Amino acid sequence: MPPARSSYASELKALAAKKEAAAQKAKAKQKGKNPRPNTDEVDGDPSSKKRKGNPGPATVNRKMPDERNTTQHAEPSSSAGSKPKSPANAKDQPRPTAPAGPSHNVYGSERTGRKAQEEFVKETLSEAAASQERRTSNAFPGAPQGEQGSPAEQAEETQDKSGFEPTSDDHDTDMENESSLDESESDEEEIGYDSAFLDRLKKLYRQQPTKEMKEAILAMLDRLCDAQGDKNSHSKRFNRHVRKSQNDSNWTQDPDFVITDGPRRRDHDRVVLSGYIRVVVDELLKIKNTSRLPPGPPPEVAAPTAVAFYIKWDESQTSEFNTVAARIVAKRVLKDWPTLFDMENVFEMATGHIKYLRACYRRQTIPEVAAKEPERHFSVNSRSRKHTLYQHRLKIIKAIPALSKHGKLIEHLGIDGTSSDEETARKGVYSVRRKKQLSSKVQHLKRWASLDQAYAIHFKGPGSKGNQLRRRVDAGLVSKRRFRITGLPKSCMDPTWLATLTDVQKDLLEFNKELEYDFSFPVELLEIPE
DNA sequence: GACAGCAAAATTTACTTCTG
DNA sequence: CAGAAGTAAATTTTGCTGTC
Repeated sequence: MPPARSSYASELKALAAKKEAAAQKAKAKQKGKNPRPNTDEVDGDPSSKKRKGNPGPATVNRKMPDERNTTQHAEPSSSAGSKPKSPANAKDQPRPTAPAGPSHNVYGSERTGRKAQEEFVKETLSEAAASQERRTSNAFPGAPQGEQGSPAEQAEETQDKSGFEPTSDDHDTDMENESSLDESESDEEEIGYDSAFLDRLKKLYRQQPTKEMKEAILAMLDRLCDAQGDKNSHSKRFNRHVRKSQNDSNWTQDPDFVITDGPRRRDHDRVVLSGYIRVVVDELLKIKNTSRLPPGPPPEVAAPTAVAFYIKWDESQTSEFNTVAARIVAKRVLKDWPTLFDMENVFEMATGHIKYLRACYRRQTIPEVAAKEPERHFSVNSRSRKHTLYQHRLKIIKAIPALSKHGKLIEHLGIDGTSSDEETARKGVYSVRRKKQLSSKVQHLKRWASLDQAYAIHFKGPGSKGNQLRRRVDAGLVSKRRFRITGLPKSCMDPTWLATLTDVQKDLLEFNKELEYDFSFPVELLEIPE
């Protein structure tokens, strides 16, 4: 499917039906232009790339608000009208091969069928869950049967040749009506909890199909309501993500722990708002994309105005000049959308965006700043590897009930407790930077004999698609980063390191003294299936 | 201002499925 | 059956926002 065009514009259109112009503009802007250097000139040939006519140079795209989360799963909306449902087979096929008792698939060992079985069980349960929920009229999957689909579609049909326009517009308008918006939103919210709960349900299902299962579903709904309520109540601090639970140095090792951590979506309204701020700034500055920012104001300009709009790149975003600029932007946003936002937020966010643009400008024009880029890339890459590693661990724990008891610890350790790595001389091999503060048992649990291993076996075994896992080796590297995770069980800490701490230092780390951590790990999980 | 985090696009890889 | 085409996952890259 088409990488979405600037749909924040269309989102806004949806929110109030004026402002054609801006939407148009945003659309127009999306077309074509400057591809990334390497992609294109190097090899004329790689037309071979299957990525269907990807319109898009990444550089231009601005991210858009809603959108399906993570990656693919194109199926729901796009397929709606136009093409013969391709998705069908992907989902349906596996069925025949897979009798699939709930547990079977996970331990599954099965070559190709494994994933499919897992899918199947998940779906089955989710269907069960759905049927108990009120969402009878679920517009999403079945979509087509609704009324409006066709007329709009036909109307659009005419410009079909332009490729993706119709479908995604369709999609947008779809979003327009309240109910479907809600729907999709809760869908998104659900994802994280969803799979955790479904996995939990899978387990309960085996033990006691009816009663507890129902309770779990209620809990899930509660949770969603809470999330919803929260969101409405504090309109200001929308989206703070507290990764570490503050005052729980007294946790216990729950054998049925349910993982809830994971990326949190940003507040939808804010995302839309910031999208519009970008539109306005780009328009005022008359720029096409941020990789070619215009110079600052000529000396005689005392302050920016809406017609002669500038940002002083060499001044902080809070300088007088740039404050005026932010104010102009904010006023414009409020003029266009008087009812949706308030000055305080908009101004703050406009300032934030100016701050960001300043950073871009400096990178583009100041050699010393540009020179730091490789270092920055190095660290963001490393960081993102940490994230995927952490995700892997959460995923395997979610997938296998017997590992639930380690969920809390892993979640508690969080991203910061995930050791980073560094590419070695050999390409594709990374050496781990161990955290000296953690007991070797923890390292062991996480890596060599356990979670990562289980992940490799159960998700990346023979027949698995996708890139293979990178190889991580222990070359004796030790992390130098400050250790700031509090509330860990003493039994998880490295004794020799502990011995070096003063009492006050120990106080600061608020160890969980009670818990004698049980590191046991079901060895069956490490047997290579088959 | 530095750095963490989220999100999407692009790239790479290894598989499956379709097609000639 | 080979090879093209499609698909999924891991990773990198880019663009932005948020927090300390």
